[in-house]
Amino acid sequence: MPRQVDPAGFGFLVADLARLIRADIDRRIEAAGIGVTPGEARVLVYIARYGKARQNVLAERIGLEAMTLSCYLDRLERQGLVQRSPDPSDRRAKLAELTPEAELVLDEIVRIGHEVRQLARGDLSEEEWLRLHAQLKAIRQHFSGE
Amino acid sequence: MPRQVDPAGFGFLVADLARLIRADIDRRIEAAGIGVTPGEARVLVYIARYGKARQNVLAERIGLEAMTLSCYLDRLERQGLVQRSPDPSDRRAKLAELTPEAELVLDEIVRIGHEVRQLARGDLSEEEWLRLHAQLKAIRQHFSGE
DNA sequence: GGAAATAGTAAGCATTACTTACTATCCAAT
DNA sequence: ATTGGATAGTAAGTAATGCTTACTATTTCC
Repeated sequence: MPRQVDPAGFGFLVADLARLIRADIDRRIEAAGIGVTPGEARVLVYIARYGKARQNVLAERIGLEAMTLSCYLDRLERQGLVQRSPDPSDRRAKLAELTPEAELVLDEIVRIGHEVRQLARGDLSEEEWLRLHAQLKAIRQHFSGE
Repeated sequence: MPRQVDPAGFGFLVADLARLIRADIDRRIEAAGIGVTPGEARVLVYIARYGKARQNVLAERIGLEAMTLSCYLDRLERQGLVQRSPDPSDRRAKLAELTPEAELVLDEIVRIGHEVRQLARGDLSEEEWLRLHAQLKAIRQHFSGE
């Protein structure tokens, strides 16, 4: 008894896309032989982009809870890709930064990012691609702005 | 030491979006008092859309592994929303279908889907919205078609 | 000086989804 | 007719992502 339901609803579509892209990234990371998950890669990218910072600031920027980030940093620190140091201006706080070893991994991540972007973009024109990007960012705002 | 890295890469953007939308859907489901997760809702929607079907067919349609679907169906069956019955034409196979109780839940899911769509869409025109949808579907193809 | 806020973490859990290995059954070729 | 390979479903285990709640150590503000 089919029914008036659309399984291609926007939420499902985005969720599907995210799952497929993550699987694809996973495969590429596997192939590249760098031992980080997509989530860890994201943290590395943010640190690389903004530089040494306090964990709470970093968590805010990435959009994660402090605790969630703490776990990621634990793993990245164990892998020798991130270093935590006490913040001299606040003994509660810690600063997170990349280690020199992270550079190689980051190079791979950037490369993979480009590949994925290329695959996603397909034959969209630069203009279409930028508009799509802007629209998705706007939508993200709708859901994160509360 | 900032670096030439874009933390708004397409993959991250989509992943973020998926996470935020799922959290939003979670909140709405919570508020609606129906006890299903977004993943379970997805399964219900697919069954509603295509009707009674074998599990392997259903898994294929949703894009899940047979085992993953099996777990979902276990939970949905326990909640009394789905019913499994032997396929008369193949004793290995089982057919999954919705129970009458699922109708109420499905109504809520459809309503939530509309709300989410509205929130996502914002002030995009019908034309822009349809184009965005089509572009995302095309991109999904790029990643699922392999 | 003391109350309230803040930074980080320990612990535990939920969701989503996978792989590998197994059983039961079906089908096709000998 | 039988047997060997494919197929349908599931048991069991694992992994990634991310959350909440509760705690400790500080800092800051009154």
